[in-house]
Amino acid sequence: MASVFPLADLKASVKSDSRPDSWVDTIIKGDCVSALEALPTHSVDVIFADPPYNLQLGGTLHRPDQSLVDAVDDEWDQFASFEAYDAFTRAWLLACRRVLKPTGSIWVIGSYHNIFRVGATLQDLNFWILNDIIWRKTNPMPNFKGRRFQNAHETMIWASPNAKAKGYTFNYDAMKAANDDVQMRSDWLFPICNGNERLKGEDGKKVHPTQKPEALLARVIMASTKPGDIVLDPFFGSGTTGAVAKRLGRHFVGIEREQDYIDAASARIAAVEPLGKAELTVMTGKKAEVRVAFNVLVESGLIKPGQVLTDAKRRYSAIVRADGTVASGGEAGSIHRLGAKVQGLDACNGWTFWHFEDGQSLRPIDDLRSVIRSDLAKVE
Amino acid sequence: MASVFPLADLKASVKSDSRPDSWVDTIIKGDCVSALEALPTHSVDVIFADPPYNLQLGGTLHRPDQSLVDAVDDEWDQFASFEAYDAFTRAWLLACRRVLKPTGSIWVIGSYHNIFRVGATLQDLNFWILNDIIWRKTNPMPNFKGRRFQNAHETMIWASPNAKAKGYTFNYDAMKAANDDVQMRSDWLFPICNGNERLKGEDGKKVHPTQKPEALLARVIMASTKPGDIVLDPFFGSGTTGAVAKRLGRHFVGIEREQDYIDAASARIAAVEPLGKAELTVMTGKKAEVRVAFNVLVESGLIKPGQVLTDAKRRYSAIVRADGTVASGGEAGSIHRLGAKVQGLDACNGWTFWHFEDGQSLRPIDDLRSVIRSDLAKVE
DNA sequence: TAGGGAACTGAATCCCGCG
DNA sequence: ACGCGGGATTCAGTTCCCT
Repeated sequence: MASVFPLADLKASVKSDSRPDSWVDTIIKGDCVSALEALPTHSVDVIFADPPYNLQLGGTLHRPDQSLVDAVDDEWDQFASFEAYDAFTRAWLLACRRVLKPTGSIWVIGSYHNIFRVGATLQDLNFWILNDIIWRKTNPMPNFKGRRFQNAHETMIWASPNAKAKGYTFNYDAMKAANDDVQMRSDWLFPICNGNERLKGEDGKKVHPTQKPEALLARVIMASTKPGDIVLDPFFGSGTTGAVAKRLGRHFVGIEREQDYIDAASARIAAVEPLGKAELTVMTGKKAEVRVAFNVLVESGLIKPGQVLTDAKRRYSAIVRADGTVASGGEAGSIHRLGAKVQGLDACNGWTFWHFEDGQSLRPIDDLRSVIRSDLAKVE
Repeated sequence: MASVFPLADLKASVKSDSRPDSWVDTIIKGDCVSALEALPTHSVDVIFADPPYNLQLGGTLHRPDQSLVDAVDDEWDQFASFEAYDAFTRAWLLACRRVLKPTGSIWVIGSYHNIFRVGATLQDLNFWILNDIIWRKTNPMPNFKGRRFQNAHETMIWASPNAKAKGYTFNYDAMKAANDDVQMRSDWLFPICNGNERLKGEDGKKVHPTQKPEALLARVIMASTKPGDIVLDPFFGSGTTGAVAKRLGRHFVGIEREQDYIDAASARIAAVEPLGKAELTVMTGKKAEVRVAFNVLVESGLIKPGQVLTDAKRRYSAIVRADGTVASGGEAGSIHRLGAKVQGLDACNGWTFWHFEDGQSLRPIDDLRSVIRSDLAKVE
């Protein structure tokens, strides 16, 4: 399992047909497009691709504590222009489609830096988009300079090889069963890959800068493959696709240029123990913590801008503003900060401190949060 | 408010300059690109666009089952359709950028059918993507055939007009305060527009097929505009952008071709009551506060020349000089430069780094800046 | 050993006014 | 337009060190 296959040997093997499927459960060392071109036509069931994102980072970035953010500045993520990136994308997508069975499907993951170009290229090449899937990160890196929204998700595109392809695998019932018996949605919640799962070298540093979480791959593979299927990853990296495929009783093929990544992935996959048949029932992702911010109440109309809130004994009052903050006297801030400030305290739970008029009685705004939460219980 | 402006009249008005800004708070009746071309250059602060996504692709998007069409023709047909859609997208985006102030920003909403093409075109035209924002729907339509994941989100792209544009508005502190004092993320949760909010004709049928929820527009406008700003919507439809802009104390401009939509939007907007100034005050952070230089503290006697400052752990110390600089060892400079230098860092916020003795405890000199600021507030 | 606190980290397109 | 310099800016963890 997970032997390395030099590209030259692969070519000879496939050509001579002496060792059919000798490339299955191996990592092919070589350039992505060249390796794909050496594989047989219509030979894999699903492709998962995590191509370079073309991040186009400027200078360095420091956290507020002045520590340096370890950016993805690897050589393999450098492209001269969008045109160059598009040409690269076209080439590997076309090579992928030849290798993909007509009944197969392809997943590509990216961020706003590249995913729009990937999606448009998929459409230009007559791939048929089935879904775009949002990976919501439970613990994304913050925006340190406060100039944008926290970039808290990545996007996956799931597509069949052409507009008429109908035979792709989608384990609808398994997905539904895993999701408390309601349809699996297009937004998925998972933590980023860290802790024990994150591969580290002897120096203690991460082996690969963009290792994906196994839970994400597990859902992809459980949703769109059958046991025994072959999953190809043309940008194998640290081998998450291979490790999860093996664990879930699927075959894999990896393509990777860099020996360091191949070594790490081989060892990783060798250590994987496949699950038994009984255990191959679908596993669920992490359930969301139901977090409701105060401005959701304002945006949803349960609380109106201009409305007056008071504490339970009407000693303090505040006016609600349209941006979801509250103001009292000259002071303003979140419900928590202002609650603390008017009382002269360091901290305050605004949800239980502030009340609203409901007929003749006062009720804590936390009651309204409960209303929202029960609406959201189905979603999160 | 919300009067209708025929395109011919608009052209005459803008040209003659007889009624400056006569187009503000109106709905311009006409084709999107023609109307945009009639508006003055650099005249609006933010654009929110909800373009059609099936305009040129209706056949292929709505009839995926047609399997009798010749494959080659089918491929060509789709390529041609995407090209037409791309040309349309280029045209209105270019027209939008001319109208947009260099300090403005643009939002475009779409689904996987069109958003990849919109995103790639934005990048091709040198717009600079700030975030992609996911609108997660609490109540999306189910997938009826069980062949895909439930399509439970739409995607918005937020971009500045070019890569170097820096002056766009982002009310970071308001968003954070409204979100229980943590950064607002790129995934937003809102219900789809229905119930009372959904505009319905006399026949009880919905006026517009894709009416967006006001809560979504409210967050867009609160995040990226200031009170009094002009928000342009080139695909005005049922006028959600106009209604929310008016309610939030912003101006709007709508462009719409169909009289039925214009009528519905006009009536809708006329019924909107704008919020008062207090409710519209936006939470701001330190960046918006009056600048106080360190030597003001020295001049006012709160800090005395010769006084010793240290960091919080008394690892470094510096002596205050009469000119408002500080010195340590052979080095001297501003509180920031010296703070950076003694720590061997590139940058340092001297206000929070340096502390002074206050009885037995150490307090940051930023506390003294607050004293100055509150004194100044009384004078203003 | 258990617990508390400091340090470290993650696919990042991350400042702005003034001269 | 460009350079300078003041000074603003982080969330959810995991790991390591010290008591």
